[in-house]
Amino acid sequence: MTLDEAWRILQERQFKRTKNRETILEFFSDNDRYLTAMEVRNFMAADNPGISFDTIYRNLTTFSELGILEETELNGERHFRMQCDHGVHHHHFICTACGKTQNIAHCPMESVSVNLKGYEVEGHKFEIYGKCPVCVAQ
Amino acid sequence: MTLDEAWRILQERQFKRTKNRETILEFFSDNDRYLTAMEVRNFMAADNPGISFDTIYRNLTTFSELGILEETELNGERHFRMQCDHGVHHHHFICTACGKTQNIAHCPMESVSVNLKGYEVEGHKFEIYGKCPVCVAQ
DNA sequence: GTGTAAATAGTAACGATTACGATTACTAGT
DNA sequence: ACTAGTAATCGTAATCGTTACTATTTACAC
Repeated sequence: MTLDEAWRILQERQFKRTKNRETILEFFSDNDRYLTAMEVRNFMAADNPGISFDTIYRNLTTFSELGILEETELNGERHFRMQCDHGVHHHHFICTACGKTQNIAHCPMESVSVNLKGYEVEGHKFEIYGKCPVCVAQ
Repeated sequence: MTLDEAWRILQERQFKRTKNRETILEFFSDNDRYLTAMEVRNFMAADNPGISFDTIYRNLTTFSELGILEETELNGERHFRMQCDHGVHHHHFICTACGKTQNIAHCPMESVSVNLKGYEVEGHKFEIYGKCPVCVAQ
């Protein structure tokens, strides 16, 4: 997901172009990994010390709902990253040290033929956790 | 995991047999599904209104570390259930309505040969969410 | 029974997230 | 460019789940 694509989506849905949204999207665009609301806040506080958590969470949630960001939960904390692969279904290896991800093409749902008759599947989660090569070396 | 097995593990590690622990383990033994700390509290409050969250979380964490309970995180909330399959590696379908689970024998890690060279894998999570047959019918 | 360490109650603190009323800023229409 | 109307924001407080603390009680070995 590029900045231009993100803004196009926002414009289509009549969201306004604000300084805060520009800052947030730039931050995600420049950091290709999972980030927390606190990391976003710290970045934004540089030129806007009074930034409100309300603003941050509201926008992160909006972006996530629009498919601009993708979201996961690590250690009870929401993490966000720029949507990758243009929405094509995929899974992630996630580095527990730096938040960087590596795409996993294989989706286990294809292999789950098992006894789920009568069950109504709503979603699934497959994530691998560990250290990326850069963090292993440190 | 039966109550007897749980108590054997606790005794081996010199944990004391207290009324609170008995109540907690009975509750999990009688409810074959994922439960929250709040559900445990509500159950215990029946005959012990002054039960402390400290006590509940401390014991749930202990039981989880000893492999008596297994644990997952749903919607930012810790959920616990009695260890099933005697610790053999498996995954779960989890009913988002009642917390009941269905074992999934297939582990996707076996199929992930892909580009994870140089990566240090620490763990993984594979869960399927939806409604179980009982909850579908309602 | 008694001593000792573990376990608990009661309550306060904590971090992440959400909610709120008052104010400000964006944008469409003139 | 000006203005109106609505969206977005600020500042702050409330909420939720969880953890931490100290004084007291309890389980269990002797």
